[in-house]
Amino acid sequence: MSAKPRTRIQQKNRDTILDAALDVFSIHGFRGATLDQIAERAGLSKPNLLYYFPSKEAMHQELLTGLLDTWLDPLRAMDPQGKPVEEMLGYVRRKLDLARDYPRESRLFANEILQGAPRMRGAIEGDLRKLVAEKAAVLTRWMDEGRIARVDPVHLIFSIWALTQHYADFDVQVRAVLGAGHDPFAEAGRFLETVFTRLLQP
Amino acid sequence: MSAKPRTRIQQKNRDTILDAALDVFSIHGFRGATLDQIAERAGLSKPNLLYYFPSKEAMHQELLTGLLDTWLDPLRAMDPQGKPVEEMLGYVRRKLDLARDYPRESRLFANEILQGAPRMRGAIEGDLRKLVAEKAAVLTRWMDEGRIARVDPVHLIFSIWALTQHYADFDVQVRAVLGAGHDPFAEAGRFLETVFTRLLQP
DNA sequence: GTCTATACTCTGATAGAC
DNA sequence: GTCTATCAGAGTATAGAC
Repeated sequence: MSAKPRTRIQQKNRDTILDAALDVFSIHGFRGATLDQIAERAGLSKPNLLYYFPSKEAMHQELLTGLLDTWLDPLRAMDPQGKPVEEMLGYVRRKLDLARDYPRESRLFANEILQGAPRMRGAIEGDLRKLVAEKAAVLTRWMDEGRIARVDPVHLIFSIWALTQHYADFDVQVRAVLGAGHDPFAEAGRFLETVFTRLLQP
Repeated sequence: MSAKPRTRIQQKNRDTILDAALDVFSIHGFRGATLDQIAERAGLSKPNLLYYFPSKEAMHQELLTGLLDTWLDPLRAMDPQGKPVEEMLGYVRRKLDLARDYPRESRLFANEILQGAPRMRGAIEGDLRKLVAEKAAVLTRWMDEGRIARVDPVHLIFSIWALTQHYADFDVQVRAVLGAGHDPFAEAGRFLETVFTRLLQP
């Protein structure tokens, strides 16, 4: 769905630029980021950036496009026909893996929401809300059938987001508190499995 | 501990400026915020801002100073002599109240950490880490005594931070997903009480 | 396609009148 | 104490040579 790539070199440069832009936007947010920083990380001149993208805004938009989809894939993958506790633990696992493997994307998203979601409001009130309602209905059914413990299903989903994204977004704090010799994501995996197993056991 | 206030008017203007600065910094982060925005919200001219504070940096610093202390007070208040489950639920309650009553401060903090904590690293590696270690020891003792369920004590504290701050930092998303007619913090209070009661019950 | 040079705007900060 | 005027530098974006 992205703009027409022509040559292989063009595509490569676009990717290089987007990667550098993700570095900078994810740390400083849209307003705090500068083209100079992005150009430096990409190893290209500033005008050259603007040969590939019409504006700073366009780079940011391209990064946001599709981000929400990627972010929601783990939730989409939750199978209404599966075993409830397993499905939930699987969702937590996939969401944590995403936070571990794509921390910059997680922070880009966090920045966008912190700023009031000026560029994602529509998607959040639309796709996101709809998917959550759909999965919350599945959770409610499982609770009615006594297959998982009863608890507010929407806030249950919020809690998974909060607990997994925390390890990406607050990585600096997590590592500072843990100190050296720790693997935050490995420990988080074990901890969250315990939490949700105890919480959901009927 | 803040700079010498002289007249009552001076103190009032300083407070007005800091309040406006908190509005802007908490949304856009340090780099993304501008003095123009702060001046407009404060109803003062830009040079007048700089009569009260030597620089933009100084305003930001003043807001950060003491923020960590406020943020950690609920954890400090956890009593090693109290009843374990009650103490933990009390901590969650106080932390959630803080997120509800001071969402801008929560977002200011989130922005700072997201950006790699360039202005708070020392405090995080010092005071914060020390306090967490101290309280984790208390939690470990309670687990050894069989008074709360065994779980990684540091990640347990992380989980309280993540779950409470989420409602302030991702407020826009939470409200968009819940839709109208909800009180996110009231619902969160009930949900988190359930979560931590089930998790910690020995 | 990529660069140098540059136009033009925004931003933090200062000078100086009142 | 507060304002208008203004500066210097940074910022996004464009023009035009190669």
